[in-house]
Amino acid sequence: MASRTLTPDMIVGKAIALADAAGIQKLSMRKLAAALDVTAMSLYNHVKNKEDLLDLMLDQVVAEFARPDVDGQWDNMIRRRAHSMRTALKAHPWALSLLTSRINLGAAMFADMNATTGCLITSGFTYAQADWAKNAVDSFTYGYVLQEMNFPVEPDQYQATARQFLPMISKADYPYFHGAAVAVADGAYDGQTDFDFGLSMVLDGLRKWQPA
Amino acid sequence: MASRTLTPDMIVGKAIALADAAGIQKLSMRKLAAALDVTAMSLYNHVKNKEDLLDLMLDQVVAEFARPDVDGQWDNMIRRRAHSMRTALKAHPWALSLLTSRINLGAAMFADMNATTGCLITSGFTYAQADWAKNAVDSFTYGYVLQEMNFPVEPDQYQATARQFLPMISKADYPYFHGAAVAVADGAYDGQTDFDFGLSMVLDGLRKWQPA
DNA sequence: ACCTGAACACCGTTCAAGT
DNA sequence: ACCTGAACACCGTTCAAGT
Repeated sequence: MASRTLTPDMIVGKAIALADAAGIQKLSMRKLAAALDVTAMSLYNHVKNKEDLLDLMLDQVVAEFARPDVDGQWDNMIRRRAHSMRTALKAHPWALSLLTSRINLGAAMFADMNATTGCLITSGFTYAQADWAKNAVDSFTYGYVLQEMNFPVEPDQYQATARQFLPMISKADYPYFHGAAVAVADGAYDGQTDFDFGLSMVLDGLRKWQPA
Repeated sequence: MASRTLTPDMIVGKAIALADAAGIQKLSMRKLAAALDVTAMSLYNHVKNKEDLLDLMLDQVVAEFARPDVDGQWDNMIRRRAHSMRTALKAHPWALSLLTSRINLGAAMFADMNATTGCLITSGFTYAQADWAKNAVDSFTYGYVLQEMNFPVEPDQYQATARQFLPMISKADYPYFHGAAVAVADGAYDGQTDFDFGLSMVLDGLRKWQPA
């Protein structure tokens, strides 16, 4: 009954839309097919299996990472890439756990790896240093987003959440945890600023190795 | 037919053992029950549902984190905790993605949060600074382990993996990615050393804020 | 109080059959 | 070449029934 023929792009695009809207757990081959006005089995003509589909979805997210210019100022390039990674990973909350659990061999991942490494190499880092530098920045970025996503998206909701959980934290048993929750409830914590501060710290550390 | 009565601890313990051995995807209520010589439904007398079970499993992993002494030297304590986190998360490879996707309210998480915050507070950090410092260290640690787990566990297998993937990376299209893979294949990268280097970088950054 | 069998509403994937 | 219906081997969870 499909008026147009299915393509992998259509399938991956719809899968991303569904996962963004309802979460990756709600994404089944059957529901995805139904959303495309097709039966589950016809998907297998365009995609090897669900694992393959997840790989394609993930690479689409990696394509949203801002690719460093190989000849650009390395710290600006790495900072711009890190901020765009945070944006992309928050726009597709399911993507980070895919990154956890599979080795991505997609075209976007290859291009990102090449551009990021290249930018560091042309700035005077050795391959070992570039490998380690990318690892440190990615570690911080992934881990920051990982934690950030356990809390409400909007900063103004951070406070409300802290206030909500406050009664569950015994002041007698956990005085410092309680104090921390009070601090968050009072608005001492601003997610946006902190990401760039932590990132700057890592970049400062890397700069010690950069020869020129 | 169960000779001993089931307890939540038995269920959680067996669930962790199964997940460690075969991966979290293979863990079903039915298989877990079978491993305990019981039917799936009897588990629900001791555990609310699978979500509840996952929460209990996760808190057990958090219990393996080395709790800072509130009166200890903050940087040594944070470093010791970070290394133990890495060890625990690698011992239970399924745990990190649970940490991604749920707010943990278990007893171990409360104790860890209280001890870590307390250690920083008694060292002169403000609540806001302590919150941010814990966030930065956790971000780096989670993210580092996240990436590390996509590769073979033993450092000597890093090289073999790089050699294996090398033919798939076009030298013409991705010169820097290719070069990086060659560097790894040549053994320029040592995971163990790098974790502590990156961690030291974050701790150095935090030290600027520490008053005394 | 705890365990169970049967049932319900789902999964991913195969296969032979259609066009 | 692409789509499909039926089937297979699974899921998590409810419920009424047993002890």
